[in-house]
Amino acid sequence: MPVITLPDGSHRRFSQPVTVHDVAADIGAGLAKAAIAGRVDGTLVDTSYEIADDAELAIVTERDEDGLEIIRHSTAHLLAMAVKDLFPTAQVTIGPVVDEGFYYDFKYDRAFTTEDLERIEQRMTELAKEDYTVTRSELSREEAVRLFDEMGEEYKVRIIEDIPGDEKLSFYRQGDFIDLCRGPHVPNTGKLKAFKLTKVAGAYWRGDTDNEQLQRVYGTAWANKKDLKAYLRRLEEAEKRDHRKIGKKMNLFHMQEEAPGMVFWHPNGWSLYQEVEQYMRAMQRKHGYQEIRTPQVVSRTLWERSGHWDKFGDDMFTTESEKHDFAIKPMNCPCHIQVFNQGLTSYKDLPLRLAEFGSCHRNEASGALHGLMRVRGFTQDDAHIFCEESSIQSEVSAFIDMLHEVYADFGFNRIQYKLSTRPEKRVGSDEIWDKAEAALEEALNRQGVEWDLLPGEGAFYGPKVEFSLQDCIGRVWQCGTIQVDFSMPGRLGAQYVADDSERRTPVMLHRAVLGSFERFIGILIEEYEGIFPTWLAPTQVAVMSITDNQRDYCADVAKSLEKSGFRVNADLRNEKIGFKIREHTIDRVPYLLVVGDKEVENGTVAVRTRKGEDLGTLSLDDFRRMLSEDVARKGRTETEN
RNA sequence: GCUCAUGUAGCUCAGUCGGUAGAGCACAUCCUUGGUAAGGAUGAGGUCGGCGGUUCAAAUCCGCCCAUGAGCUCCA
Repeated sequence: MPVITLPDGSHRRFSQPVTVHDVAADIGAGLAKAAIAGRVDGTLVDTSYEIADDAELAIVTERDEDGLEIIRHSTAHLLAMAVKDLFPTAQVTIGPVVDEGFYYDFKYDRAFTTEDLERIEQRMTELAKEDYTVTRSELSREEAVRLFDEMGEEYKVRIIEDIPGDEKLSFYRQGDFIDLCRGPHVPNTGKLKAFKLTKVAGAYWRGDTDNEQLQRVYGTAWANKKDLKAYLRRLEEAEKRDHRKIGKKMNLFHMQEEAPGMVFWHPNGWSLYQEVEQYMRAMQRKHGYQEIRTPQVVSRTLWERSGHWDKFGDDMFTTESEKHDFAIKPMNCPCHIQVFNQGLTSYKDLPLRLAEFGSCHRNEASGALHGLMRVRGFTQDDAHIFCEESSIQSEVSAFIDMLHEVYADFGFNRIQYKLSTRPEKRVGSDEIWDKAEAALEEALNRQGVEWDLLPGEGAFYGPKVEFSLQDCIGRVWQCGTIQVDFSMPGRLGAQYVADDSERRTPVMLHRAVLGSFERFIGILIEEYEGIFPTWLAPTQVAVMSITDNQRDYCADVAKSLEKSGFRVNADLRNEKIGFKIREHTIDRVPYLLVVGDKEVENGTVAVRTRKGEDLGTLSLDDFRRMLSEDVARKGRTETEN
């Protein structure tokens, strides 16, 4: 006689065990039809799940987050069913749900082509329309192994063999297709209405490069066609913002095969880069950092002492001179310690904050390279803070303050915080880890921000906080980080004289706000879609003559603005004004000044924005004032244009 | 690094069955001096990513290499 408690607190009494579907039907026919699964006492189950005792039950529909996951999972099964149907010799392996979709890995003797993908998707649509009932069953291990052995599904057998203990194994059948799965699944394939296969790619069995390669088919699935369309639109939006495309169009930078993973910055891109660098330079000075510069090519012996040669060796570019091995630095910290080690440092000099726009090179795997986002040669806004243990918390707090200021200036207000704590393999006593983790935690809490804890994710040398920002289309980019290091200062002999005149090893904090300039600029390009706020725009003002009559006046206006520190382009070409406006609009120049005889006569400029707004005719000084204000605003507010 | 795909003019791309390449934009010259997103004419520009092979003949077919893209792996 189960009593079912629904999420609204109401009770329903039944005289015999009931399924989730029964309860849904008891509530209403519409709900019964919409039911995808149930949540019984917090556990997701199929609609066919039988409830014998009193329980809390929520009916899961496509409107639930969980419902959507189940739809995706079931769509992965539908994909496997279609593949087995079209390619009977393919073997199924695993098919999990991922962000916004799912994939299924198959073993097949050749790669799937895009044409195959279309056929598979077509078949999936047909199979979904057949509206097969999805039924759950349980088998013992032996039965299950025998079943898949007979079917020739070696991978499934291996999966079963790896499932620990003798828990019952559950299976889902739809038509002729049967798959090992924990579930739950939709009650029938007709529930799968909005899906699309997106790509094929190689993947390894169990994600291990030493294992055989499988064919991974990616797809996306949604509750309805409208959501699917919205998702595909979002993909298009992201593609439109692709920094590689915009970088080429706006002539910001290029890369070429003679220097894979390295950037050739063009004047426009370098202007943007410099604006960011000079901004960071001023910001760091304001926050008590001292800027330094250290060598790029450093002897192997230092990398051996720092431990990089062992741990990072494959990723370093090396070179040799007079029988001596050198490496191009992959990070700046060992060099910064060399600076620290010069002379004798007193506790009174701590915290010592050494900053460098450090040019680093790492020999990343060729397949990992991606535009500006993943390069082999890059520059970090790096700094190392040498301090006593007792300053960790205040230094981290001060760092987060600076980071907030910087991100706000770039227009990023949604930030995610992650604290990674001690991993199994680590250096330093538990006592010191306790203190450092507590200091980081306290610093985060004092900021009043919400943060996630990642236990065991810290580096071997210390805990860390990572800062990710969310861009305007919801993507998350990890940029900032602050890491406590108990190891390297000791390894490289850093010492200071404490107040009791004993020599001690300082704690070192590695920290970066932007991460790398290359990547951060890539993020900026995508965030703004190339429509940079005025302070960053490579060209801030275009002064355009209507006829040759205004040449001198235009040149004077441009010169005057340049003198005030703005980036100006005087366009005196023999072209129609409409043509010039079109070009500079496409080039995303924030302000377009049109100058004809009228303006020359009155000493004014006609101001138009790249958004097509007409700001009317202003005196040059009024315009200059407006421009200054816009630049000073940085990315903090939506600019007018 | 692995799998698959891609690589043709500065850019975006077309090029059928193997018969030594084409468009639009950009560029150059000339005409046009035009008031808020493309004025007109003419012209120049490519040993088709590289090397090798098959063939009378290769952008096209085959092999190797390089780079790029997607995914995998990696990201101390």
